[in-house]
Amino acid sequence: MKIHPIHPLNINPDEFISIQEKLAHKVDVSQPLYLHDIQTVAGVDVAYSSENGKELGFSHIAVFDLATMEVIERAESRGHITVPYMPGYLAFRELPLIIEAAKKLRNTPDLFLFDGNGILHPRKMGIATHASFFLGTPTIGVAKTYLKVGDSELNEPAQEKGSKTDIVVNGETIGRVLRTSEGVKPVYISPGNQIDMESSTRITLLLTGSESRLPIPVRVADIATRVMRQSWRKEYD
DNA sequence: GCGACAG
DNA sequence: ATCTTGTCGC
Repeated sequence: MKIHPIHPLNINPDEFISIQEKLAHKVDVSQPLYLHDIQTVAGVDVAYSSENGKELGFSHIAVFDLATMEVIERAESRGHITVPYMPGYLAFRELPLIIEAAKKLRNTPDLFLFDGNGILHPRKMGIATHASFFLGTPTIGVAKTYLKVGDSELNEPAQEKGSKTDIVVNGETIGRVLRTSEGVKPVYISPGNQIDMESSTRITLLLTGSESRLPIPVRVADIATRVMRQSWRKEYD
């Protein structure tokens, strides 16, 4: 697929905040995304391995045909991770590998789901949001744990599948605590870009099966990423 | 200085 | 995220 190089992928930490602030005002989470406009959905994830003080990253993108929910394409990339993990700046750490993998895709997915946040972020620039500018497609962020934004208070949704509570900051709903399966820990979702909160919620639920609290595309990418690491260690030792 | 803290 | 065995529960 075609990538939009809006800025270099290797940036000095000094510029992290200014880049996020610059892109933040271009974010659009006001438009609905309808199912009949979606043919393919991609799940993205990254796994790590520490080797002699260095960190190696493995990224995987799994593309699904929404109608059949079969994987129609996969793309991967592996490389050294240079940026340390800093809450609020995950994109600068993982995007280099993710974009490298995305470039290899023959298909251009209609939607990407990320392991991490969308606009549920101090500057509304979580990894899902940031990635959409490079991908040029709608994105959704699905996080397994909560990143506190502002003075938002968290309310636990009911136990039934589909139950949800809004995460409101300054009168604006920037995310939702969503129970994707009965009785399991909820996930924290938020639109990344080019899609609204309602569509993000509906699509996340549609893509979540009973085998995991995470939407299938993200879960499949997560598993694939561990397989990559496993086979790498096997031929390296 | 003291907590908070996506992956 | 990653390091890790058994074990409580449906």
